[in-house]
Parts: sequence; structure tokens; C-alpha cells
Amino acid sequence: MSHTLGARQAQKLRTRQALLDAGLRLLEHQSLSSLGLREITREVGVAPAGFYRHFRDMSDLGVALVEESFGSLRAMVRVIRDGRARSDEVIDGTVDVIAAYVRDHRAHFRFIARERNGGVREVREAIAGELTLFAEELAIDLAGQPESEGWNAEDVRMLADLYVDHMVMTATAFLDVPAAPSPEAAAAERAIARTARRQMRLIHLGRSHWLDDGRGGAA
Amino acid sequence: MSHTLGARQAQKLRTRQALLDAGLRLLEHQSLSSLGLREITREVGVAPAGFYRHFRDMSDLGVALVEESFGSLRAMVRVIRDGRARSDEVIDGTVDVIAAYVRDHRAHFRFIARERNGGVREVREAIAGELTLFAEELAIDLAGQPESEGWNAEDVRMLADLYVDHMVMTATAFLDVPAAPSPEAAAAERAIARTARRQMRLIHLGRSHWLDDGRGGAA
DNA sequence: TGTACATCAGTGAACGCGCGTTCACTGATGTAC
DNA sequence: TGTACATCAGTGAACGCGCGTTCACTGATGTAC
Repeated sequence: MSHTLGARQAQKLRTRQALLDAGLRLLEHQSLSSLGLREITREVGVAPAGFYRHFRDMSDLGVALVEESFGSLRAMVRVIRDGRARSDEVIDGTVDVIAAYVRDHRAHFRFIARERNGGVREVREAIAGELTLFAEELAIDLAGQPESEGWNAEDVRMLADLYVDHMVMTATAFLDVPAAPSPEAAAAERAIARTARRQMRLIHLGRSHWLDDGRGGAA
Repeated sequence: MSHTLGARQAQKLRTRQALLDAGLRLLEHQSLSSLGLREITREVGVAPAGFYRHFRDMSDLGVALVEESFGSLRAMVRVIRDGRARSDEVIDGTVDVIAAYVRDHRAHFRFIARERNGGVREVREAIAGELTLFAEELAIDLAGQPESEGWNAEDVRMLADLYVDHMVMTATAFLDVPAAPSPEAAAAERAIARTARRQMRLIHLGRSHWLDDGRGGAA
């Protein structure tokens, strides 16, 4: 390696990460626009003024959290994509993977769900941009599947948007289940997964009949 | 009428409504948890302390706004339900009605979309409750349609949830279009409506093939 | 390796400000007779 | 209809508090020679 980052820069990064982690933790029960700079620095154990060495203001930190959160989302998608099989298995697998990732990255998903329509414009726009990118990638993926033969680009994109929306809704539903493990929570999760799986199956069914009697593609 | 409400009570209601209206207006660009009590009373032209004659605190006002907002949502649904026809027309009609109502009740829809996952628990729970009620009513409606013959209750509910989610997503998408009328905004609205219409058509297609070869109903 | 100087992440005190909430009040509206 | 008293929506001043931001600073880390 050309240089090992240096003790100073490494420490700076560690503090920055501590600020991000504290922010995410504190955002569990409130939204970004009501979270204070002092609240975060207090949690980390750093003087308020130190915040400015890392972020211009709270919405700057918010945008950094968006990037971090979509990192874990992309990891999730990679898992789904790599483990692809025939459609029914893919559906079950997809829902399970979403459930598992939401369980392991609760705070990230909650943050995205909450701030997607939240009060901080920069953050909202960052999330919208990432979701668009995500839908575009998914559309490319879908276009390559045999089920999409004969589909035009617009319809493929329409389907990708529907999948993304459904995924966001499913993740949001999982978030309402209490984090603490309990028989009730586990049952609630299973119910959500069951519904989500059937909804995906219904959508897939619609997909495979889309071109019947020229109804879908035209108009 | 037994009594015409009295000048005093009428004035009180007018002030209360002014507070709600001001709140909704101020929530266009921020979320409830960052909106201040003084901000609202200032906008209305009332002393800060006057607020407490009408609401216990800001989340109390938030819950009142939820009720008001779902009033206009129910009005929308009534229009869709009354104007029912055969499925393709219903789809086009539904999307158009959603588009029109979102245009006329922007602030209400934005409020719901924003606070549905927002930072104020009471408000989040009020919205979740209303949406559940809404899905239950829709499920009853769907169960009565000929397309639902042979469906079990769970699957009807699953479909209702899918429709509600899709409606929320569509309304949210319309919200991102600038409110000011312009050729670009109109085009953006048409694109969203077009996508939403196709997505509903695809879902409907899935619905009508759900019972083919015993795939759906079984589990 | 050792020395002299530069950098800069983090400090701690200070600031002005607007917040939510309380309180005793005022005066128009309502009620009893 | 007129009078005396009760109610209560809205007032305005006051409070203590925590906020975001600024500033000159400290001292460990990095760099040049």
C-alpha cells in the first residue's frame, strides 16, 4: 500500500463514523428535522463545535446516511440477484432476503422509509435519486429474463417500478414489527412475508399474461 | 335546529380550523416534529398561549389533521366506488380520480405521506389505523365483485393491501410534481398516470389468473 | 535519528435567539331571574 | 326587556432552557531538512 492512511486521518474517520452511528441510533424514534446537532455530539462524547470538522450541517450528515443506507440495500440486491433460480423460488427467496436484511439493517431501512418523504429536501432528493438508480438497474435485469421477451422498454421499466414500490412497502411493513424477538413478533413477520410473497406471485402472474391478446403492450 | 351553536362556540371552531389550516400550510416544506407551536399561532395571528384552548400539544393537532385528511380520502373513494363500471374503465377512472384528488388535496396527501413514517408516534399510529380501516372496506368491496369468485378471505385482503399500497405510492409520485401548472408538470403527471394505469392493469391481469391451475389459492 | 515548524481534529467558553409553558388578566358572550 | 353574575376564548408578559454557531485555543500528528 502506498500509505496506510495515517493515524490522524484514521482517527478522523473513526469520529465521523461515530457521528453517523449515533445519528442513526437517535433517528430510531424521531425524524432528521427534529434531531439536534448537540444531541449527536453529546451521544458521541465530542464537543458540539467538533461536528463541523465532519459535516456542514445536519442535512449534510443526512445525505451521508443515505449513501451508507443504500450501500446495505445494494448488498441485499446482490444476494437476491446471485441466488436467482426459476420464478417461484426467486419470489420466495426475495421476500426472505428482504425480511432478513430488514432485520439486520433495521435502522438503515427505517431511516430511508422515514426520510423518503421527510422534511429535509436534500435528503429526500438523495433518496429519490438512489431509488431511481435502483429501479433502472432492476429494469436492465428484468429485460434480460426470458419472461420479458417481446416487452418494450417502457413496460419493463413500469414493472421495475412496481417491484421497487412493493419492496419499499414490504420493508416498511416489517419495520412496524417490534425489534425485540418474541413469539408475537415472529408471527407478525411471517404474516407479512406470506402476504408479500402472494402479492409478488400475483404480480408475476400478471407479468406472464401481459402480452396475451395484445392488451398490455399496445395503447 | 335545537340551538344554532352560539356565537362564542362558532368563533372557537373558526379559530381551531384556522390553526389546522395554518398547520397544514406550514407542513408543506417541513415535518410535524420540526413545526413549532409559535410558528402556527404566529401564522394565524393569535397569542401562543391561545393554542392550548384547542389542542393539548402539537401531536394532538397532528392527529386532528389525520382525521381531516382521511375525510378527503374517503370522499375520493366514494367517487371511485359510485362510478364503477367494467374493470378496464374502472382502472383508468381510478387513476384519473386519484390524480385529480391529489391535485385538489395536495396538502392532505403530502401530510399523510410524510407523517406515515414520521417522527411522531401518535400520528403514525392514527394513520396506520385509518389505512387499515380503508383496506378492510376495500376488501369487502372487492369480495363482492365477480372477479373474486372462489377467492378466500385472506387472498382478498392480500389484494386489497396491494391496491392500497399502490394507491399510496401513486399519490406520493404525484406529490413530487411541482404544484405550479406548467407544460412540464402536466407531462410529468401524464407519465405517472400512464405508468400507474399499466401497473393496475398488470395487477388486474394477475388477479384474473390467480386461480388458474390451483397455484394461488393453495399456499 | 533528531530538531524545528506546520497542520488540523477536537476543545470549551460565550453569544444571541426562539422555543414551550405558566399565569393572572380582560372583556365579550351566555344565563338566570 | 333589563340587570347581575358566570363562563371562558384569547391576551401579554415572564420564565428558564437548550439550541446552532463563532472563536481563539491546544496539543498530538505529520513533514522537511
